Amino acid sequence: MKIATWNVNSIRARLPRVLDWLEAARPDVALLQETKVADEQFPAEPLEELGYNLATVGEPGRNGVAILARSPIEDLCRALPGDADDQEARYLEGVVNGVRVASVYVPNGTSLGSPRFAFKLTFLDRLKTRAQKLLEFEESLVIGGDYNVGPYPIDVYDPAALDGTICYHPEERAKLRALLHLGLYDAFRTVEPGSRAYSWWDYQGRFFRANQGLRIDHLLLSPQAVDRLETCAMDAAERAAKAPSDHVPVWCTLRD
DNA sequence: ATGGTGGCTTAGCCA
Repeated sequence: MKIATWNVNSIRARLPRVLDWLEAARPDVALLQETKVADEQFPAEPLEELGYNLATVGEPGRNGVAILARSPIEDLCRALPGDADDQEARYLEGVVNGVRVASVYVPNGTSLGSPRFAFKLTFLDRLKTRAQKLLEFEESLVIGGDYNVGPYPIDVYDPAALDGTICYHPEERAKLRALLHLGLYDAFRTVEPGSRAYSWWDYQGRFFRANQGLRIDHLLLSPQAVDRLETCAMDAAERAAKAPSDHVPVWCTLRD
């Protein structure tokens, strides 16, 4: 079973890239973020024609998450619990072929000390509470998404220079590690303990040309899913495509 | 030298 996560930065702007990639990569499940579209505007038809079932949580013009799956998507949870005031479309959970999956778009945080940064830290706390509950089921669980945090020095292009900046601030790194301390496993780091690989590069051209990126898109697995983990990789070639997202797909395969 | 990229809500804002 192949499960991918990809921040597409607008499903409408990225539709040709997404369709090409789905046809080539053929994931069983694709967890998308930043679809940037209301549910009734989501371009469902071309995706359904490729054989995917869809679940979406969107809003006009920003945020937005989706699950695409070849099998039916059951037991949906359409918001991250813990904050009744949070109406942003950043969390969608379902069960596909007995595997519980979630598509998560963690807030970027905008700038240190801002209300948006506080929202990011609180969101990560809420995600920890949700993950703790899901781990109690003792089943295969994959929480994939754009976490907007590089967890360790190896995950960013210049850890000394970036230390304390957005997506690599000690407070947010600690929040992401708190998820790992629950007993979730970072699929990429489990398979590739020493590899330097990035999932995001700033749109400004010099960053990708110099391979100055961050590994901020993650697949976090329960022990039952890690037991089935075969491979995990990034499709970095997507970043070199014409009109790319600033993120690339990250995918893993689980044994049946 | 304060730019530089992209998407959306088409004018700044967010990323």
